[in-house]
Amino acid sequence: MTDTAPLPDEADQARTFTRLREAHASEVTEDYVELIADLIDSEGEARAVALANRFGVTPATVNNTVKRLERDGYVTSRPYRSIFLTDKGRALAEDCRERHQIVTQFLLALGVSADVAEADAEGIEHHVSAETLDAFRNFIATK
Amino acid sequence: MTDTAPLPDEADQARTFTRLREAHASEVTEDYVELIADLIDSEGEARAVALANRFGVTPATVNNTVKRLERDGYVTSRPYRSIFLTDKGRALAEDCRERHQIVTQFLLALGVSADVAEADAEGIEHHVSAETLDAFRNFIATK
DNA sequence: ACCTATTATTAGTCAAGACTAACTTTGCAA
DNA sequence: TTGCAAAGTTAGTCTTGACTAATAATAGGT
Repeated sequence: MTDTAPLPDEADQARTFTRLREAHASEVTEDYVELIADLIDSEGEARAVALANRFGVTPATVNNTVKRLERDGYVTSRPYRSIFLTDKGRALAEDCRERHQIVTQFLLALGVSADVAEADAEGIEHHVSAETLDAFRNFIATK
Repeated sequence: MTDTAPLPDEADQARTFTRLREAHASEVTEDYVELIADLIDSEGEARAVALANRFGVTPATVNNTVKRLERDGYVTSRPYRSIFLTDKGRALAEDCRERHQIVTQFLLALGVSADVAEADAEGIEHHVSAETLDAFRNFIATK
């Protein structure tokens, strides 16, 4: 047995980092569905070349990732055609968009400049728990 | 020429995501030097098994990562011995520790519970720019 | 001193996410 | 209508970060 003493918060910490690794795995997915939704709204469709330009990666990388997204049920696509969100993908995109907006508005409310708020939100949004997001919402509201 | 119109903020966005990917690449490095520093302070030395337990990964993974850290000049190690920070590693650990503390204190000041503040800080700390960190510091101070 | 448990290492595998280079398809303009 | 540039795809490679399984070293207890 190992329930004697030496790993009380060790296990907690391990859980934190495991969660963190899982969060990272879904970051790319979230960034993609979020951008695909934005492109559909603003351009009418999401083309691989636009994703590649926005993310700063090659079309080949976009292709790989879109295949994974398709495998995981977030998007549909046909060769040489544009990319569509499934219901699951659209739902995720909506969640992400909301979180993204709250984080951005929060940083702005805190006095961070617009460019930096946008850039930092992109990184922070994936690591904000429900509780922290509520705290952000609250701060924006009572400000 | 491509300086006519359609990619004004497309390029900005690409830069944001490129920076983000680079940030991610250094996250593991930062987490390791931070924890190694903590272990040296609290236990007197940093053993692979402790890192494995805290991160929730196998010893084999720690070994791989420590080799990379050694290759990149952050730590030194000898087979079957504990791990030491180089000056470069120690300097990075100091920076990370400060950032980590500020983020944690900020979340606490915002009313987030201790556990969640700790967990979220672990994810957020790697994505906070100097400007945002200042805003956090400021908030803590004037609170 | 030696055995055994803990710790560390090595070898081999896998998925994600990136790349280049070569190829194919599409669709628009002349 | 065809021909070429833009867009998309495929194949092959690399690094990181994870794993398991097998092996090796160390160190503590008797």
